[in-house]
Parts: sequence; C-alpha cells; structure tokens
Amino acid sequence: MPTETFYKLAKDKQEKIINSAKKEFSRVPFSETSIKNIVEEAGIARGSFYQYFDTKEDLLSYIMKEYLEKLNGIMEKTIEKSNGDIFEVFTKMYDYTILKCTNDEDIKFYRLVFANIKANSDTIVPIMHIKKPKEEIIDYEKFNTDNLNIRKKEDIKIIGKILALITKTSIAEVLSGKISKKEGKKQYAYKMNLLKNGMLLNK
Amino acid sequence: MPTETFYKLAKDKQEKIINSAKKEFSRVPFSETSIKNIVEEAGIARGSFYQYFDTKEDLLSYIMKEYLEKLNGIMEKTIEKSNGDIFEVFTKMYDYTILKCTNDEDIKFYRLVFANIKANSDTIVPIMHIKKPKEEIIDYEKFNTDNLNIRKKEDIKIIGKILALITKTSIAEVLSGKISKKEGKKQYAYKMNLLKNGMLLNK
DNA sequence: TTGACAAATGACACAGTGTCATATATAATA
DNA sequence: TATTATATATGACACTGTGTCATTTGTCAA
Repeated sequence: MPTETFYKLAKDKQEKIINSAKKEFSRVPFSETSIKNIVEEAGIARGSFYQYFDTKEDLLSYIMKEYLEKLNGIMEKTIEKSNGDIFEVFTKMYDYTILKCTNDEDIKFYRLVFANIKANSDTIVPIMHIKKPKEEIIDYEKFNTDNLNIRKKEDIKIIGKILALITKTSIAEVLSGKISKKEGKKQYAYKMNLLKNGMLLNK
Repeated sequence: MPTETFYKLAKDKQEKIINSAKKEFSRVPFSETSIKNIVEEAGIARGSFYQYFDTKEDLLSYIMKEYLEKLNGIMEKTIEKSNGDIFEVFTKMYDYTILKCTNDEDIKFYRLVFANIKANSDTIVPIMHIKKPKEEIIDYEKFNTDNLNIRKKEDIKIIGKILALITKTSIAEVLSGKISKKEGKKQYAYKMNLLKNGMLLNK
C-alpha cells in the first residue's frame, strides 16, 4: 500500500502518477514493466517513487484496489440475494468485469493484469505477484452447501478454487480478444453448466 | 531450441550448462533467474551462451523437452488403452508427474516451473513464458466424446482446457509442499469426480 | 604450414534497480 | 518577521543484469 506521503500529495499529482502507471501496465506484461518508465512519464524523480510506494507490486495493487472492493461488494450482495449460490456469485463477477471493460484503455490494462494470473493463486484477485500473505478475499462460510456434491465442509473451498480459476481464465480469454464478448459469455455459461451438472452424460 | 553449435558441443560441456541452468531455475521464480548466474556457474563466457541459445525461455524449454515428450507418450498410450477416456489421460499425467518428482532437486525444479504456470496457457505444457506460436500438444480429435456432455464437437477442447488447468494446479499444490502427495491424490480424485458428475447434487 | 572456417571470449554500451546525502519546500515557533 | 524544525523532492551513485560484436583461439583439410 502507498505511504502516508502519497496520500498527502495533491490530487492531480497522484493522478498523474497513477495514469502513468496504468499506461505502463497496459503496455507489456507486468514483469517487463519498469519504474523508470513510470517516473519519466509522470515527470517525477526516481527517488520520489520510493517515497510513495515500496514496490511496483504495491503500486499495482493500489490501482486494483477499487476494482477488488467492487468485486467484494458484488460478492456479498449476490450471496444475500441468491441465498448463497456460489455459481451465481462467480457469474456476477464475470459479468461485472467484462461489462466494466468497455473502453480500449480498460481492456488493455485488465488484459495484461489477467494475462499474468498464476494458475494457482487462490482467489479471484488478479494480483498474483503479490507475495504478501494473501488475505482470503472469499469467505467460504457464507455459501450455501445444501445442494452441493461435497463430502465435508472443507470441500466448498475446492469448489470455490475451481470456479475462481475457470472464471479468471474465461475473463482473460475475452479480454485478450481471442473470442468476442458474446461468444465468451456463451462459453462461460456452458462451462458453468459443465461444472454444475458434470462432463459425463446419463446419470 | 538450441543452436547447431550447442548440439556439437562435448556431452559433458552440454551437461555442465544444463545442470547450472537447472540449479538456477530451481532457485527462484523464472522471472528472477539470470543468464549471468548460469554462465558463471557453468564457467563459460557470457557470449557463449548466446551462441547456444536465443533466450532463457529457449533454454528452459529445451530442459523441459524430455518431460514433455514423456507426457506425450503417456497421453497416446492412455488414449489407446482407455479407448479415448480424457479423464484417464489427465489422471495418468498427474500421476506420472508426481511420481517423477521424488528427489529434492526435481521437486525444487518442477515446483518453480509449475508455480509459474499462467492460468490461461492452453496445454498441460508447463512452459508458459514461451511466446512462440504454441504447438497444440493435445490432439482433441482422438478423445472419445460419446459419453460426454457436449453440444458440438469443438466442446471437447473446452473440457480439455478445464482438465488441463485443474491438473496443472493440482500438481503445483503438491510440489509446493502445501499438501502431501497422498492428500493431493485424494483431492485430485475428488476434483475429477466433481468434474465428471457435477458439483450439484440430485439430478 | 597455411588458410579457412567454427567456436569462444569479454569489453562495451545499455537499461534498470534501490539508496542516500543534499536541496528545497512547508509549517511551527519565538 | 526571522529562525528553526520537519517533511518532501531530487538525481548522482554503485549495482546487477542484458545482448552484441570485434577479436582471439581452436580445428582440420589441403
């Protein structure tokens, strides 16, 4: 997270930095981005950057904060409305993210963020580089397990991880431009059907 | 792939380089590894490296080649034996990889390779950084689709991608040491059951 | 033994990193 | 207002790493 100092900065200076960072993060995969480019674009001294953020990861997770909070809100609301239907929750997250990315800039940015997702990151959180102890963004207690094929309570986590994984990759497919939003939505619905009812026929 | 020159090298020199590379790739995530360390460890000049390999990715994929060919062989054999059962194929790949990693060195190496898997890489191939047009390692034509819940022929690819994803992450979980081999196998079997029969009860 | 080709080398010019002593604001105090 | 204290900004510095290329070294055939 940013330092005190960053928050005390004039709003337009903050924005300048954030916008330069977004531009850089939209350019190439995260590992190829550089702080050098960000500070040059923002017109601040190299030393200043380190006065505001510890690392590049720090900056990215600050930029992602709003989106993640939004996702969290959606999750809570959907759990309530759907009586804890885990499939509904992930579908809503999928829809929101795709809907959110309308303009080119958003698409470029989120495409690269999602492209970098590590397959084994636990949550829907698309910030995979962060090495800090990851806060479990998903509270599995809240899901309804009555009609789920689980052996023990813990199994809901396994189901959640699978859903998160499929949801993230499905989003990435659309943002990468490999398939259209429409086709993506169709495929995602089919995948959810597969997961709900199984890949095998005739039970 | 390596250059002609590399193949012409004396076997022990080749091995020296490969072993140094393995050591480096076992040390830290791929993005943090350096050619510098590899050449120093191998005792060759910096310039020589570039005479043998184009990039670090090149070197890694050369090292992975044998493993991938093995996987491919397993796939073909299992398709034949199981009459094209896609679940059998991935289960065998899972088993082989886990079994293969017995000594500490293998675990360290494959742990980091699998840790770097991008969630959206298509194949089981754990080399995700490679930007070359990826050869479809999996030939979906060969799977039996008779008893699968698919709408059209293309859907087998979707099923394959899901299975590949789950298999890769399951392997990564075990290699990372988060769970034991035994527990991992149990969870993997449960996941396959979920995928085959669905996450929902009472159909 | 010479010449021709292949292979090996490391210095070089770059690009990027994080730090730190110093300079410059800003605010607080007398 | 002048002075002091404190917070912020700066860029030079020492590093680490990259890929290239002119030059050197090795090998083998004529």
